[in-house]
Amino acid sequence: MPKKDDTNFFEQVYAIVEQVPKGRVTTYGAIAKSLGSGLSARMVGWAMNTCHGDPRIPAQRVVNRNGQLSGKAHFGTPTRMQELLEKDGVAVKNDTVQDFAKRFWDPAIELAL
DNA sequence: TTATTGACGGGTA
DNA sequence: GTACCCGCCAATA
Repeated sequence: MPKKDDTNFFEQVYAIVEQVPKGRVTTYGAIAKSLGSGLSARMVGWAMNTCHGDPRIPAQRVVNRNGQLSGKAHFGTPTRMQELLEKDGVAVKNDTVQDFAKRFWDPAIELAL
């Protein structure tokens, strides 16, 4: 039998990112922390990097702790990520999410409710 | 096999 | 606010 696996970790990340409500954003660290294993945010970034082929993943809603669109360069165009966020109702300026603290959506809390 | 890189985070100076 | 360092795990060369 083929090893399905697919790094269960990545699926965990995808599951959370898909659950991010529109108009909200989360951070790599928050996702890693919600996985609760002391995973490194880098792995979350790696998971997103492998997300190519899964257009269902709203990666634009995932930013770093700085609220910066760190992964915008991985979209089709360097402005694609900002466009998507603004379309979701998230104000973005200078590749940075405005009111990030208010837009912040913590899976470790929201999913726990 | 080892070394380097990577969509990061947190702490310290 | 800015700069620098360490940690963390996986993939690639």
